[in-house]
Amino acid sequence: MSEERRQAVLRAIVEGYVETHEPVGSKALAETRSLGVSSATIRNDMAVLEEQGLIAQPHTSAGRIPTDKGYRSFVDHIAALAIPDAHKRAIGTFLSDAMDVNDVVERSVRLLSQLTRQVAVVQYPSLRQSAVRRVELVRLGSEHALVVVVSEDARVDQQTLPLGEPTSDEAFERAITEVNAASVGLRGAELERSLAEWAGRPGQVPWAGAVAATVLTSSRGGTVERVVFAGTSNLARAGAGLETDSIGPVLDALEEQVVLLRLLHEMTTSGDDVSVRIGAETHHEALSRTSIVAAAYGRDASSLVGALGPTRMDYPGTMAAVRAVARYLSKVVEH
Amino acid sequence: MSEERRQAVLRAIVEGYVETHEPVGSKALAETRSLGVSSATIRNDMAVLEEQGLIAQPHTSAGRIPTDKGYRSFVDHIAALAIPDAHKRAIGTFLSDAMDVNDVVERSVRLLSQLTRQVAVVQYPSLRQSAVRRVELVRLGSEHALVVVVSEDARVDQQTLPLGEPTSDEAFERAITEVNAASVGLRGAELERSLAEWAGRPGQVPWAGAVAATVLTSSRGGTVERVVFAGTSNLARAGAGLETDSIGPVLDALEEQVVLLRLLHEMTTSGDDVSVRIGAETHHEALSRTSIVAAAYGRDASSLVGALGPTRMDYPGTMAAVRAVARYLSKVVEH
DNA sequence: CCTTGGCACTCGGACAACTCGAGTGCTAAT
DNA sequence: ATTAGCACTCGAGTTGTCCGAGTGCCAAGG
Repeated sequence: MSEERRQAVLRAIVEGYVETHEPVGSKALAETRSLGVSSATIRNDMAVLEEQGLIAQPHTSAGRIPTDKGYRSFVDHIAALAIPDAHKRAIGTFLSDAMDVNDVVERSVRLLSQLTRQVAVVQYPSLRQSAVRRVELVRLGSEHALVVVVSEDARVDQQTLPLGEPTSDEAFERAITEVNAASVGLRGAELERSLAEWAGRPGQVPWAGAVAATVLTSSRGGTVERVVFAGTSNLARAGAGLETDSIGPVLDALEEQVVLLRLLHEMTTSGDDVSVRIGAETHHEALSRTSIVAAAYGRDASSLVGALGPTRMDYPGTMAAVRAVARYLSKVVEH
Repeated sequence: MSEERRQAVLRAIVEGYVETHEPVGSKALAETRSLGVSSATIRNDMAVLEEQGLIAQPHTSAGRIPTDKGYRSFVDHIAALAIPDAHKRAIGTFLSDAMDVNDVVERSVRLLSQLTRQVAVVQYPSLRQSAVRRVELVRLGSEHALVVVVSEDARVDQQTLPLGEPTSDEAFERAITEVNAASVGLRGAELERSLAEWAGRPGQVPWAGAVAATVLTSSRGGTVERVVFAGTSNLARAGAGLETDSIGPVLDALEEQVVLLRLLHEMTTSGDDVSVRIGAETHHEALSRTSIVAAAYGRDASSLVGALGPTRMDYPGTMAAVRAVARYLSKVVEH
């Protein structure tokens, strides 16, 4: 009754179920997997595993399938992740000739969805703070203006803001000149001080504070958090997908960026290691039949890549691919 | 044997089928729809309609369902489109307080997907040509540069380009000053001449031509064509959706922007009217079970909004909603 | 000539009965 | 602790039957 063998049995059940999508029985296990024991022994182990809540049987006279808890145990006991050479090469060639950040993210998410055959999710990297190169203000009608901030490391942020009250053309032009004088080439605390001084001048336009805030946010590393995904069709793929009626809610959750972002935020990872949420662990009704494998990348491991699929996914393979892409992204983002 | 009545029968079949998703029989038609004739007469008409290829029966002893050709005929005979007041109000309130173009497009696509309960598609508007306000160049590593163009009407375009050969900092800075001098405040032919003169100066940096081209394209109305969509979960909605195995390919087609763009391009519309592609008319395998309803909006009717759903969709309702949103967008885009 | 009521016929879907076999739990032997 | 054997369970698949919606055709009526 070695604890070790029971883990092996669990592993075999998970692997078998992922492969066939059908409950796996003791006999089949004893024959195909090379555990050196008979089906009866396996049955005994199964009884224990079931008592522990790691596996379950859908009907009385059917094989067993892993529970969420079972997958969790399986994942926690994975020793090493190996990524196929083909994948390794694919990552190199696919991502090497990307030009800008957009391009990198776009390619990554597509590649990852192909490698894992799941829905891939990539959060835009939060970039390091960098000096301001140019601030541009453009009138939008009489009540709004657009602020465009171009930073030294080639990020372009834009934001619309209300002017509050009509502003004369001269005041507007002067504001442009002044805010550039106050911010170009600066960053961090220095930039903050300079902008505060500018915005605080007597007789200053009323919206100067808002402009200053925008410039500062932009310099600090980008504004909005964005998430892109690809490979949604994998959800519907026959054989490997979910039940038909589950996929609608999942698509909704994906389109609802907020949900996705919150979920990713919750997945704090230790080191560069891969983090996994299984089924109900996502704390989200629509995703209760799906799992998410995610890994952090970039400076301070502040952004995330991930793959989302049915709980019955190929965890080792997915984890390996996600980790590989995350590592590659880290390299690229840090130039 | 009036031709007119046969159209009425076809209409009744389409409406009935859209409503119930089940083949409709002559008896049911005679009873529920108020055509003033008996089931036998309807059967005769049905025989003719079937001969014309407008309807078909899935099994020998089942009711009839419309063919693509039948839907086409139905759509071509729609007289007037009425939009519910509730929808009208929704459009007003939902879209009125949008701030910039992104926001408008984003809101539109969500709203349309809700109104139609289909997948909504919105192509970014191609804006009118406008004067350049500022050009900024930013180095990316030693081999690339980012060109940012801000135009008078608050559009921001960016594009990465290869430098070709190393450029000194002084040459780079001078290029920035000069290209701004050559383009700020100009547009159209004037801008083109001015940029050509700048790029053609003896001893000019080798990438000046590329920068000039980027600036010009941007001024002429934006660079890339982009399409956004929302409401993909409607594809999976039980009861109103497609068969399970069709939805994967459709999701793929949607993610493949190129496919979508080509399709939209093909849908040249006459006037501000709504254009419909039914089933195989999309000329696209993956979409052979879906229909697209689209309408042009914006200057020169150059951009498109649309809704995509199963061929068995509510055409009049969808067409009305799409047209209403297109009209509203036209108003907004033209300020 | 078109419409209508009537009628024989078809055929898919639903239901019930039945079989088959994979899978289980338990017990006794090694 | 492991294994072989055995009785038992129960879902899936099969067959057969029945029912009714729906059809096509024909003959009668306006």
